[in-house]
This record gives sequence, structure tokens and C-alpha cells, in this order.
Amino acid sequence: MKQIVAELVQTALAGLPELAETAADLAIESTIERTRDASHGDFASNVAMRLAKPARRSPRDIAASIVEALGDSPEVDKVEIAGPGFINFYLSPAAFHAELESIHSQGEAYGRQPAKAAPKILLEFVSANPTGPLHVGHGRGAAFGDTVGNLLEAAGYPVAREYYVNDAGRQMDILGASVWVRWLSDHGVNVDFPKGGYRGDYIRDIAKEIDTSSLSAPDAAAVNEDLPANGDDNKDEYVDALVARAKALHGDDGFDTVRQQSLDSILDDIKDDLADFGVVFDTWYSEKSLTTNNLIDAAIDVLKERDVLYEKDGATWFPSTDYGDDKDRVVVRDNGMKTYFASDIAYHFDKRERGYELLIDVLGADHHGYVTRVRAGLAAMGYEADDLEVEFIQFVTLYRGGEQMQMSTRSGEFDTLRQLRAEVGNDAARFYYVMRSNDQHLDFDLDIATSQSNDNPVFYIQYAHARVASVLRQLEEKSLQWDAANGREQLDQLTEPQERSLMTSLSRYPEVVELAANNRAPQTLVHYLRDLANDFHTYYNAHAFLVDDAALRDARLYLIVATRTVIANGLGILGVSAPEKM
RNA sequence: GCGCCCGUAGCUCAGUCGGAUAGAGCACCAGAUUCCUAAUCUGGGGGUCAGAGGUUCGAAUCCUCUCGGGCGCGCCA
Repeated sequence: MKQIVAELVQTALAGLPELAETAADLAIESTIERTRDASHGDFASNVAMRLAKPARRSPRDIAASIVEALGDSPEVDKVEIAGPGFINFYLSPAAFHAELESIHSQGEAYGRQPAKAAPKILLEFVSANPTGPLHVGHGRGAAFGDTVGNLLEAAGYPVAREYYVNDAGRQMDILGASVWVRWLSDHGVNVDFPKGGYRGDYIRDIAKEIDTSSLSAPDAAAVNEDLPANGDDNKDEYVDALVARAKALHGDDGFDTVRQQSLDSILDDIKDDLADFGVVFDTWYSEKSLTTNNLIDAAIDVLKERDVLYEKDGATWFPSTDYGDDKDRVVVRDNGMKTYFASDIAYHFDKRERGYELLIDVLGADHHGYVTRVRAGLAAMGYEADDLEVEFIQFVTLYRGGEQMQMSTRSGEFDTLRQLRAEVGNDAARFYYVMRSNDQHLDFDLDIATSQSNDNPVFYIQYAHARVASVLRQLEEKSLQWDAANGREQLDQLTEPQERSLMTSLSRYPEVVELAANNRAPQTLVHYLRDLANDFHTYYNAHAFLVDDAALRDARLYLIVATRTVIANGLGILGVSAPEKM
């Protein structure tokens, strides 16, 4: 709808050569915005003010020229110059009626833009370490990432969702050792549980579930012999010794079967959990596969060919300070091990090599230190630093009974995403997670999210949807028919202020989706839906829909069914259900 | 110390590619239902947009500094 106004202004400017020249590099659409106050019309353009300085004319003078050059349009009733030089547009009822018709004809597609070929987007999110079940913090990343993906798709972009599985490195050994110790305990062999190990009950469950038929339980003396102290100061040493002991007693393959099955078990659990949450990934990208496929070496080779790496103190360094980083970073350690940074840049290099043009990472706020160096890596390997965009998720704090709850994976006292979903339901969970800007800390109050009351905004919106469905059921009970075609014909009957207000809100939807997608800001959509539901409830309370006058009734139903469609589409993007009945 | 994020109503937060009188929910106060679901609606009070400068027709929004809060600054993962 905004486009209508933009094109009018564009055409008017074309008829004013001296202004058109000044406005050449100004995107007209960016001067058009919705008015905050209905007394300013439906749309306003500040184009005259923007042109005032370069054109060396007063804003109101320019505005007058533009208004004069505007031709008559069936979509515009009135144009006014106001304030310091705003041009206010009052759209005609016909323009809104046409928009309602679009909602009806496009249905689920309303608000979605035609498919774009580029940029191809790779959206990486969650990527939680597979060392335990997802907790509530990961849930926020999941809901946010998935919703942003939905928004980008609605905006027409090709999006692939990817989960990076950190299945390599020491943490897998620690996981294996943690399960092994529980397994030993089940076989009557007592070993001090490592302080740096994973302590949750799920570790005990895994120890019971995995297939250990190839292993025989050693005796306690063999396991415990000469183990270092399990103190806070040397927990790494103790865990490492346990891993070495497990390998010594069961062989490398023996320990690996424990480690691998533990990983598989946790990963399966994560996949199930996310799928239940409505979050489905296109790819699960294994960190280990980077090594298996020699991608880390390949990335290092690219850097070597470009002659950016240097040697110092026996290690190989990447000069990320050349790209604005605090310090240079080691890529290969003096012991020959590649660093985590090396796999990070290899992974992101591979994303680009796979043909994705825009890489969006959704990360926890504690990872912001990595961005500069990974961008640097991309730039050094021949891509653009800006190819990688990172959205940070601030922490989630759970409250129950007004008290903050503690969360920590290692301590085993965390609250899992699964527990949260069971308690508040998927709809409330997804809604709450994206209700706040991702760069704001989120206080998640379980009492409010579970309350079926007017404190709970998700119900408010769903209720609006259900109310429309309810009206249609009532229609049937009264043995009345809704003639949609007649409704379309009779839209002139809709003259109440609440009707005008609702039509205005509906027509904003495509603009909101585009804005939310461009800003990666789901909360924009959340707030819009809340406003839309409010307009609907207000209308509902002010006027009856199932009136005797068939013409008016058909027209009103035409409007509220359009409302139902838009609410359903918006909730769909949020991954929240749109119930017919509540 | 350096870097990133944040500071808006009593509380929780929108609004920040600069736009007209800064908004919503909750809480508080006063009302609305013979009628499609009251999980709803209407009205009201409530603000030094952390503070101070600057940029300009115009600043919550951009720049600088100060104060306050969170996070990060490994040849860990």
C-alpha cells in the first residue's frame, strides 16, 4: 500500500525536472511512512524537508510544488501540507477495500513477497554443545533463529537453517568420561566423579542405555590406581587421567563406543526437542567432519597461499589485528594442534564455498568476542567481512514465584527447554522468547506465561483469531450464509471508525513483515499482532457482526475473515498456533 | 584497562536507516455484558527518554564525554 503513495510522489517529481534532479539519489519510498496520528492522514512524506537544503528552497514551498504536480488518483482522497513541510496523504476507502480483497485472494500468501534469487542465506542458530539437553537459554536462540528464518522466507529470501554440532575436541572426552564413571558405578566400581564432568541425571540415563556389551567392567583398583587428585585446581588433569585410564582399560575403540553413543543419544534428544518445538534444521553440520574432510587444512592452505600467516614461538598466527581485532590469533599451536579459531574460520569459509552469500549467526551474547576475528578470516580468504552478520541473544532469566532460578549445565541444576515447554506450552514459550528484542535481557516469568488470563499476551492474540472462528460458527447456528462476493461489493457499508482503524492495521501487515525481516526483529511482528488484535477486540465490542442487514453483515464478515487470515499468517511466522476455539 | 550490548512511566518493555503532541502491557482508579466467548472493551492519573555538551529546520534515535548495569578480552571449547 505504501507503494501506491511512493509511486504517486515519484511520478509527481518526474514532472518537476529541477526537483527530480536533486532527488535523484533519494529513495522515495524511504520518505514515506505511516502516520502515528490519524489526523495526519494515512501516510506522510518528508520528501520536501529532505530536499529543502540541496534544492535551496523552503520545505513548504517544495511540498506545494509536489502537491500541485500530483495527479488525481482513485486511491487518494486528499493531500495536505502540514507542519514544517510534511505531505499528508489520505487514502480512499477504495484503496483499503482493494487491500482487503488482496488478503482474501492471497490467503496464506498475503504478506509474503515473491521469491528472490539472492542473497542465499545460511542461518546458523542454536548450535549448543551436544553435552547435555538444551536449556532455556538455547530455547531463546531456537525461537529467535527460527522466527527470523520464517521472516526472511516471507520476505522472499532463500534460507537454509543449520546447526553446527561441536562434536570434536576435549568436551567429547569429558562427556565420555562422565558417562563412563556413571557406568562404572552401575557395575559396582566406585570412582570419584570428575569436578569438571557433566553432572546431570541424563548422564546416568545414558550410562544405562548405551550398548556396552563389548566392554567388561574393570575392578576398582585398576581404575583408581594413581589417579591425580580431583580438586578444583586440577580438574582438567583429573578428567584427562580418567580418559586415559578408560582408553587403557577398554582400548581406544572401547572408550570411543561410550563417547560416540553418548553423543548420539544427546544429539537425538536435541533433535527431538527442537522438532517438538517446531524448529527444523536443513543441515546438522559436524565439526568433526571439518577434520575428516580436511577443510581446516584447506582453509589454512588458502591463507598460506595468500601469504597472510606468520610463524612465531613455534605456532602459526593469523594477523587479525590487521582487520581490527585486539590481538593476533593462533591458528596452529606449537604442538601441531589446530585451534578452535582455525575450525571456526574453516567452517565459515566453507559456508561461503557452499554458495551461501549471506551468513547469519545467532549466538549467545557471551560470544561477541569472536565476530571480529571470524570476519577477518573471511576477508583474508577472499570474501567480505560483511558476508557474516551476527545476531546476539542476551541471557534469559527464569522467574518462578517472583524468585530468580539458577541455571547451569555443569552443576546439573539447569532447567531444560523441554521442562519449560511442558510447563508453559510451545505457543507461550515461542511467543515469550521473541517478544523482547534479542539484545535485551529476558525475564521469563513462568507464572505469567502459564496464566490463562489477560496478563498473557499470547492468549490475547489467539483469542482474536478464535473469536472470528466463533462468529462463523454462530453464523452457521443461525442458519445464515456468508456471501463473500457480496461482502466485497458492499464494503462501502463499513464506515465505522473501528472498521477504518482495523482496515488500516490490516494493510500494514506486509510492511511490518518486511521491516521485521530486514531488522531481524521478530518483536516488531509481535507488537503489530498485539495492536491488530486490540483493533479487532475493540471492533468486536463496539459492533455486532451478525446483523439482520445481509449487505452489512456480509461486508463485516469480509473484514473479520481478513483479520483472521492476517493473524493466522503472523502467528504462523512466529511458530505459534492459531486456534479455532479457546 | 580495552571492546561490544544496554539505560525510556511504579514494574516489564516497544519505539533508534533523525520527523509532527514519546507509546503498549501489567499495576492503580472509574466504568461497559437482555446482544457474536468479559481470556474482551472504554476512560483516567503516571515521563528530566541515565546526565552533560554537540550536529540541524527537527534528536529517545546520530557524534563526544561522564555515570550506572551486563558480557567478552586463552596456543580453552
